Order: sequence, then structure tokens, then C-alpha cells
Amino acid sequence: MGPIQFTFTNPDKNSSARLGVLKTPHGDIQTPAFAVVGTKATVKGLTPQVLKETGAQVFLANTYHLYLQPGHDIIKSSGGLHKFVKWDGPMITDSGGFQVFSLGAAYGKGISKFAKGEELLLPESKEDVVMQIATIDPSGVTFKSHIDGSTHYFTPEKSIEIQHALGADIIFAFDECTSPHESLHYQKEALERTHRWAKQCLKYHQSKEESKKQALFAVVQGGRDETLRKESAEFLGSLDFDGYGIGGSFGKEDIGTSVKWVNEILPKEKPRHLLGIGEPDDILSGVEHGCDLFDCVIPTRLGRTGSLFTLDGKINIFNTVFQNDSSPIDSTCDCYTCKNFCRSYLAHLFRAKEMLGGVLASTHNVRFINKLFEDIRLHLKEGTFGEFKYNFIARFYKK
RNA sequence: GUGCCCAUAGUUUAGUGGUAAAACUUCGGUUUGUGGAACCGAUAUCGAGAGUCCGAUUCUCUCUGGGCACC
Repeated sequence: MGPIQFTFTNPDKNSSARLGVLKTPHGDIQTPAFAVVGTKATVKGLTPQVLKETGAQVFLANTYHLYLQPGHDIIKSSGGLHKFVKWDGPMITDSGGFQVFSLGAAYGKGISKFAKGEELLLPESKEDVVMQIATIDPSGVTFKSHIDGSTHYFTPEKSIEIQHALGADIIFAFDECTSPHESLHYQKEALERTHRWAKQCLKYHQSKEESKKQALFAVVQGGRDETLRKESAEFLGSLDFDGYGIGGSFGKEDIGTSVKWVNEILPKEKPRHLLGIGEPDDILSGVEHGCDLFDCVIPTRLGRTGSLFTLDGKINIFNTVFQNDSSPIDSTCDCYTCKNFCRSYLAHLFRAKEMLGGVLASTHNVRFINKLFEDIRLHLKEGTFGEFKYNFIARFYKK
């Protein structure tokens, strides 16, 4: 018996959506579920108490960031991540693999996890390569700390060792998230590396006591190529991981293709985490194609910078029209912010650069996303998921 | 009353005989396993009028408004 148990049903006749429960050493996760992102051991602006009230079930922190600051040894000697951040529910740590991308190929270029249209085809120039602060070799990745410029080397074993010290319930194998600008040849090379690293992570993990309390997920890669995606799902799916992450940089339409291909192959009985997603439409699409877990910076990043979710789409609280709007952000929302404050107040706080603005906005956005997942689970149970998805998207993205 | 100085974006300032630049503000937008509360756009009849000149925001004069000094 591994550290986690996953059970699920396929209540929706028209899709591969799954409704389940993931049992972890720190409690159950009702899936599909959203993991709030707290990269540096804090969900920016929210206390764990507020976080609980938003309906958050899982907390995702980042290995690379915590290794640099404050250091995994400090967190370990404080009693581990759960105790350190005062979150007694399930926790996940990302392996640092994504930073290979965000500090490497994507560094300083404004490339996000999502590429848009023709950007996918743009070749990289030599100058771009100079910019990056992460470089890859066959056995690991050299990072230059963005904090003090010091040099650090990550190997698969190093990533797992750090994640063992942090002590999250679910940890990830060290992978390489490639830029969508890379050639197929490079994607193939990177995938072989990710697979080799995954095996090393698994071997190292299974040799340690921590494997009894921490579940290890591998990350499926392969870019936008069907053959590589399927190959990755086959290969990693045949190994004894506790679950799977689906990683990579996407085009908007890839959820319905890449994710679908992968989920048709991955072992059904294991949970699947669609990494770094997302926007409501992408989440709904991910659920439809059989993903159980999601995580994304969007609710907090958007909240902190003044974009707020409503059922009628996102609003930018800086817009003039909200300066004199005494209604709540979303009149149907039951969050602390919506129950107590109006748009006009939020607009004032943001303009005055008061920190409470970001706090209240993040509280709302995180609640909004968690409520979306509550609705998803409810409609899956009632067999009305397809209808719900259609109506939600029609209203949220109208115009 | 006399003399001197100043007038450029909402604000504070650059700058030039060939129709203008920056910062902040304002008005929009972007943000998908969080380096970056960041980034990208937009916004000016260069105080008013007359003159010199192919051409004046720039040089000259008058006016208006403001500042300083002296009486």
C-alpha cells in the first residue's frame, strides 16, 4: 500500500471526466481539485486560515525556491513544510523542473507556459541563449540564483533529496519543461533526458524511508508532438509511480489533443495532475479529458495585480468605471471580500497601492476557482457536467 | 512704478530654426508547475497675438500670467 490511495468513478457519459477521492497522509482531496500555488511557502497574501475558508484543499510549493530561500534544511529542522507554513492539509512540491524552462529558455523573453499562434514557430536567436540563467547538461541543470547570483546544480537525486526534506505528501520527479520554440529533434532529446531522470528519481525515492509517506509523481512531456507525447505516457506509465503530472508548454488547443492522447495511455487507477493550468476554460477542458488535479498561479497573480474573476468574465479593477461601483466583485460569490466590500473600495485600495487590495482580490479569486471546482464536482455527480461546462464558458467568455 | 527671469503632456522637467523627450499621473491591455505588485500601448494646437524666415515651440516685439530684485 503506497502513501496515497485514489478511487474514482466516471459519472459523465459524454466525457472522460473523473470524480474521485485522493487519500493522503494529511487528509483527503475531493477531485477534480485545484492546488493553490504557494511557491515560496506562502500563498501570496493569504493566511492559511483564510485559505481554508476559500475551500482550498491542497497547497503546492516549489522545491527550487525553497532550496534557495530559506533552505530545505531550515524547513526540515522546523518540522517540515506542513508545520512551517501551518497548513495541516495535503501538500505538493514541484521538483524545480519547471524552473529549467522559466529560468532557461523562457527567461527574459516574455514567453509564458502558453505560446500564442505564430510564436510557436519563431526560431531563437543566439542572443536569447545568453540571457538564460539555467543551463542543462545530460546529468542535471546548473542554476544561477536569481537572489544572489550564486551557482547551484540540480540532479534528479538532489531534487528528490530536497523534496524529502520538505516533506510534502506528493512530490514530483525532476523533469525538463521544453520551450515550444525548440525543434522536434531537441524535444526528443529532452524527452529522453526527462525519462532517464524520472527513473533515477524513482530509484532514489524507493531506496528511502520517505517513500512510505510521500507519493512520487512523474511528469509526462513531449511538447506538442503526438508521437512523443504518447511515447512519454507509455514509458512513464509503465513505471511504478504513484501518479502523473502532465507538463509542458502549450498552445491553447493542446489541452484537447496532447492531454487527451496522454490520458488515454496513462494507467487509469492513478491520479493525473495537469501542471500549471489554469484559466477556467482550460480547467474545464482538462477535467473533460480526465485530469484530476490542477494548479496555477493565476488566481493569486491576477488578484494581486487587479484582475478579478466574475461569472461574466475577468474585470480590471483599475478601470475608471469601478471607481464608483458600490456592488460586490461578483454578487453570487460567498467569499469574505464579496460579502463585505464593494468594487469602489477595491478600486480605491489598488489605486492607493494599499496592500489590502491584493489580499482581498486574491482571497476572492482563490475562492472563485475553488468554487468552480466545487461546481464541477457537483455537476459530475449529477450527470450535468457537459451542460455546466457549456453554460459557464458561454457566460464567462461572452463578447 | 522700474529692471531682470520664467511660461513645453494632468504634474515636475528635457530639448531643438525643419511640428517634440523622460518620470510620475491618467486611460486601456497582457499575465497559465510565480525571478520580477511586472510588462506593453495611448494621451501635447510647445501661454496668446503679431513680425522675421522657404519654414518659428525655438529668434524679435506686444499682451497675459507667475517669480525675483530695487524704489
